[in-house]
Amino acid sequence: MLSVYQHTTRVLVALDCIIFGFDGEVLKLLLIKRNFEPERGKWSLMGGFLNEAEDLETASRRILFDLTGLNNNYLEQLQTVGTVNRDPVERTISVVYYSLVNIEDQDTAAISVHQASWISLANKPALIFDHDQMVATALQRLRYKAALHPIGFELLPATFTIPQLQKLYEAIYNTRLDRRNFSRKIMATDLLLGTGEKDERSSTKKAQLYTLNAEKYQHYLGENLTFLPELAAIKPV
Amino acid sequence: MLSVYQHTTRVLVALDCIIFGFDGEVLKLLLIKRNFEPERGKWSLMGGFLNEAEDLETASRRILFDLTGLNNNYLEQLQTVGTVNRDPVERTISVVYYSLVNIEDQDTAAISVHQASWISLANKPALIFDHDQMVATALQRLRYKAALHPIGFELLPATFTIPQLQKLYEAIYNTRLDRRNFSRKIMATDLLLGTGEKDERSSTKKAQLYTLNAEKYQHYLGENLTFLPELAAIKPV
DNA sequence: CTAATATTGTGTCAATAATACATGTTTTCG
DNA sequence: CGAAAACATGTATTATTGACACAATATTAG
Repeated sequence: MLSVYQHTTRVLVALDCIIFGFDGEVLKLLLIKRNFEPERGKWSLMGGFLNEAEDLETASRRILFDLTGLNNNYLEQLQTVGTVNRDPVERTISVVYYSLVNIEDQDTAAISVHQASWISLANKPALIFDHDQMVATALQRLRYKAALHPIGFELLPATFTIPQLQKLYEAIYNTRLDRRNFSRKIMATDLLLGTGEKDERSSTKKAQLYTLNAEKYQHYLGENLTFLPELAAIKPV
Repeated sequence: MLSVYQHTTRVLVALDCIIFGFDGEVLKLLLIKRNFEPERGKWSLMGGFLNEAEDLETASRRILFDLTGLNNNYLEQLQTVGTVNRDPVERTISVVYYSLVNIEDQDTAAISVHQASWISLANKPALIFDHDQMVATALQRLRYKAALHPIGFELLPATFTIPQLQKLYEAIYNTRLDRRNFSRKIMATDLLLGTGEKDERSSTKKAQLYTLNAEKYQHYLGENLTFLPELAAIKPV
């Protein structure tokens, strides 16, 4: 007998996806111009509805793939919003994810179908519904996590230079960093593996290309630093 | 015309609440013994369904109040789970919150109505559905946040001693800390205000009682430490 | 082809913070 | 009133951070 939950309300579940990219200079968002109602013609996050027999993350990846043609990027659940009148049409709960993509890997055909564009955070237009708040929360989370875990690399190509990496951090935190100290810290993490190659695109002295040390990367995804640094290294039993 | 979203699936939305407490020695969870189907008689997190015109956090606070009689505690959205078959009765998405309460403030009447008990994490029985996974995630989040922000205080009474605070951290991280270094670090944060009183309950030399410096507390809720410590102090523009 | 320019790579030193460790103080209890 | 238990605080060593300077490599203009 499956009647136990009979008397309760059922609601629509949407998924919205905040897609971050980095063009070498600034952080960008992949936004779409809606070609459907409500709010047709306005800027919005890429989103969609949950299907009947679909898990949340699966749905989110489907939506992301649909727009970018990408399948294996970093994707993290950000928050779930459910304010009563957030969607004017019908009560809708939205599970929001954010993803980090290498901007060079995108599928330009898919992107143009959706009238999507990469827009720098500085020039972000107003978005529909509560999407502006979602973006603000996502940026906050990105800054939070990128300071503690090496997820920034997800925004770079498979091989990259230290100056590129530094520019990425400077873009994420909207700040300037000291080249020498930055380099020292990054090297101390043992996260980078030299390739022996150099970046031929750069103009003057060519910078060394590195790849990620996959093992160390995994390690740092599970580590945190601290308010009480003594606790940083502790592996809870 | 509100027919735009007509063809999509609507699902049940549940809220589950992980309630942490601290008895002076160990971390505890407030769990209920279900007196309704399905899984009657089994241990479970406190939960409920979202009402028609109710925000997510409002619903979560309603459920928490219903069990504990508490209204103003720390409450944070943890994650949303929606695996297709996680609830055997009907597809249900659950928005999970965790809360930190002062175990001394509880409403014992409300707790006994729900056949709830405070159970130490070490003795936690198996819970229904995916509640074990939720608890594991909540503990991970608590450890993560408590290392970076002073949320641990939410588990203590309004006045407390440094040894009590240390025991709390030792319980959260399942470790031992050096008394002298711990004290120094806590004092350096400027988070504690001496009351001049002493803890009369303690047996030998009585420890000083402190309260939280509310201003500093707010400050540290918005701060983070880092993988790249240079970034810690940066106020993004 | 050589000098100026731009950018990368690495080194040093002082200040700060973390860790390990020891001694004195207050209260209770026998 | 002396021993035991828990609190409070100080210091020395080591590691990390932050500020700063110079050498090396490639490009380009004259």
